[in-house]
Amino acid sequence: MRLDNMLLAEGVSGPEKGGGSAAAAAAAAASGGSSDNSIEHSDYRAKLTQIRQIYHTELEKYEQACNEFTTHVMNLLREQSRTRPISPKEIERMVGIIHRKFSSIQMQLKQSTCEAVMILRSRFLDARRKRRNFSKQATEILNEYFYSHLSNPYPSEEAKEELAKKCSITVSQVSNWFGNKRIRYKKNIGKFQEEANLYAAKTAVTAAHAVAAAVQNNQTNSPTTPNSGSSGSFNLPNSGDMFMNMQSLNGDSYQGSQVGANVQSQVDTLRHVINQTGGYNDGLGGNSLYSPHNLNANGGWQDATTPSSVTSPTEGPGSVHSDTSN
DNA sequence: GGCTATGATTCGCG
DNA sequence: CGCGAATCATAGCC
Repeated sequence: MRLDNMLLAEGVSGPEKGGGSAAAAAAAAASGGSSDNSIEHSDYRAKLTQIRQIYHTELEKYEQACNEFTTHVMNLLREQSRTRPISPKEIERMVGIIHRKFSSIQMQLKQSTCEAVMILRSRFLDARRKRRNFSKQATEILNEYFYSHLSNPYPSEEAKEELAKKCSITVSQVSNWFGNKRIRYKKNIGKFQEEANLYAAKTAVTAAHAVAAAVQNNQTNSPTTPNSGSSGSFNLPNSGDMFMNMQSLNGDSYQGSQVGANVQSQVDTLRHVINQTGGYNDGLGGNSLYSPHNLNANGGWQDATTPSSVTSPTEGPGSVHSDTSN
C-alpha cells in the first residue's frame, strides 16, 4: 500500500545496500533539486542509509521471529496431536493468525520508518532550516553593486550570474538578496544611510575619477534644472541611458562609450559621497538636491507609496548625522 | 532568553 | 516570470 510505495520511493525498502545508495541518491536528487550542495546531500544520504539499515535489520528480525514462532507453535500442535486429534484446518488457522499479527507489527515498523524519513526530509530539505549568512566578502560585493546601482538596483540576469559567481552563491540567492535588500532599504532608508555612504565612498574611489568629469559636465551644463541632477526618477525615463542600458555586465566594466550609461548610477555614488562630506545634510529645508529625502519624494523605485506605517522612528532620512569628518 | 539581522519562502499582482 | 510585501525561521549578538 502507500507506505510501501513511499519507502520504495525513498530507497528505504527495495534494493539492498548495493543499489540502495543509488536509489537514495536518486531520491535525494529528485526531491532536493539540482546537485547544488553536495555536502547537505551526502549528509542526508548518510542519515537515510542509517534509517534504511535499521529498517532492514528490524524487518529481518521480525521475519525470523515470525518463523521461529510459527515452527514453535507447530511443534506444540504436533505434540498435542498425540493426545487429541488436530485437523489441518486448525493448524492453518493458527499459522494465519500468527502471520497476521506479525504483518501488523511490520506495518508499524514501516510507518515509523516513514515518519523518520519525513522528519529527515523536513530537516534537510527545508532550506530555511539551514540558513547560513553569506560570507562577509559576499555581502560586501553585493552591497557594492547595490549601492553603486542605487538608481536601478535590478541586476540583469547576466549581472546576477556574475555576482553569484563572485560571491560563490546561486543566482536565486542573488535574486533573494536583492529582493530583500530593496525592500528593506526602502522601508528604512535612514537605517541604511551609513552603509550607503560607506559603499558609495568605496566604489567612488574606483569610479569617481572615471566619471567625475562627465557628471560635473552634466551638472554645470544644466544648473537650472536641479531635479535632473537629483535623478530621483530612475524608474522611468532616464531617457538617455535607457537605450544604452549596459550598466550591468560587471558593474564597472566601462569601455569608453559606456561612460554615459554609467553616469546615472555614478550620480548616486557621488550623491552619497557628497552627503558624506557633509555638504547637503541640512538640506531638509526642501531644496536639497541630494538628500535622500528628496530622492524619496520624487518617486524613484523606492517611491514609498505607503507611508502609513513607516513613519521612520528614527530621524528622517534627511537628517543624516554625517560625522562631519572633514 | 530576548532581540535584531538576514536568508528563504509564499502569495498576489501585472 | 519577476517583483514587492509579508512572513517564516534561523543566526548571531547582548
